[in-house]
Amino acid sequence: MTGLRERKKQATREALQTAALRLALEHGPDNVRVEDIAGAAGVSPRTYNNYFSSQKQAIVSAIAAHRADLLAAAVTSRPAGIGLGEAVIDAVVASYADPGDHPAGAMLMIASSPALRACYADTATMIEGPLTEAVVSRHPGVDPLAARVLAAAVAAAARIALHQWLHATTTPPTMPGFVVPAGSLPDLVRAALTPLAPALDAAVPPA
Amino acid sequence: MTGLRERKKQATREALQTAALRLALEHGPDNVRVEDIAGAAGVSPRTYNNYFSSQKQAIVSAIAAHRADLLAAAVTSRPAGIGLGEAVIDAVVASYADPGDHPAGAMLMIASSPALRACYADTATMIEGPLTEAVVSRHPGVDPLAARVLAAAVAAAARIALHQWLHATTTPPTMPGFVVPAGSLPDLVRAALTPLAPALDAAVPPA
DNA sequence: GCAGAAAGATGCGTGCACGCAATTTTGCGG
DNA sequence: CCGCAAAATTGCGTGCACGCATCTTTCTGC
Repeated sequence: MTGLRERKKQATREALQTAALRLALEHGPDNVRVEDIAGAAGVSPRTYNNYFSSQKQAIVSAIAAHRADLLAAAVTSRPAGIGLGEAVIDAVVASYADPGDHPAGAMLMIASSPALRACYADTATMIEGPLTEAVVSRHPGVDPLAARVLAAAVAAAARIALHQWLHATTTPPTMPGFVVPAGSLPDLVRAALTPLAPALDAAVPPA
Repeated sequence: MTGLRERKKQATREALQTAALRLALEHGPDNVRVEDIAGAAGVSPRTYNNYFSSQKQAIVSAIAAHRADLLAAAVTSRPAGIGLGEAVIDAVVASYADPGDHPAGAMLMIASSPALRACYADTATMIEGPLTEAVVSRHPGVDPLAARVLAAAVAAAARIALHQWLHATTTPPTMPGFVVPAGSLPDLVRAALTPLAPALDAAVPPA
């Protein structure tokens, strides 16, 4: 049974997220104070920081929410036949391929603000814990430390892909056709994760 | 020629580092304000944040300084004959094996304060840039994105090792002999990096 | 239902991070 | 030696993050 308590908490969280995103889009990300977001969500400013530990976090969280959960589920639901590398990479790519139902211009705003870019790139590390559990759940034999390290490596690679992509969308005209190989985020994520495949495949005991 | 300017800047930085470390050891890390550190270093509080972007950073920086440079040099100086995995892992392990000349109790203090722990663990990511350059310098053929990803993966693994080690030194008595395999930091770093070796070795073109 | 416990929300106070503009210091020709 | 431009330092003001004490809401056993 989902108590009133938890439902209300979730409602407040979502109210803060949507309010933060809306206000940031309306007035620009740097012209919104925590006080404004809290007010729009009908809550005290102090309460905001009970939900989010930074001012930008509510904004990016509105976009990146649930990615970690989806990813973990995706990893465990891959057939056990394929290698860990393929399973993990496909799952991560899939999680970033889902566009979500965000207001148009949200990603553009994130890409335009350096502070938001950094904060959004950091959401990639949120997959670390769930991914670790998903890996050990899929392959109970692997060393727990190895699972943690590989999950962290995957998260780091995703972060780099995100960073690169955000940088590319804001800085298109630098030496046309020089260092920008892929424009689509899923493709970029796959490219960033591919170098890690050998390590992922080698981690599972050679059954 | 090293101008007066840069030497003075470096002197101020070191003064802030040593002052921060000394005051933290004397009064406890949470009883030292930026104002105190700046005062002890003979500089205005505002100037502190021109050198360090957080209050804890001067403290951990006093311990972790130059590790990135040493590491990069160590990677490039490995014989080209051995694989990239071995070269990188040995270099990272070596960089963490050097104890440095810090006041006794400094590491213990860092391990004891959660905030300092987190900040110190984050110093592991400082190797990312230099390590990327070191890798492409050693193997000009590798894809730059792959080099960045692998460097980030190594940094993430080192961060986990650091985290684990700091956690172990403060929480010794949890089920004796259960999940704590290695006590020495270099050993732990090596154990954390080993799962990445296949990826590192696979990255260099099979000459 | 109800009393007590548990969890959440709020107000307050402190210290921090940092943009900005004014000021001082340093480096470099002339 | 001097003035000037670049760079560093400083003070100030704003908003943020968060510990703590308090009050309110929700849950649980009876």
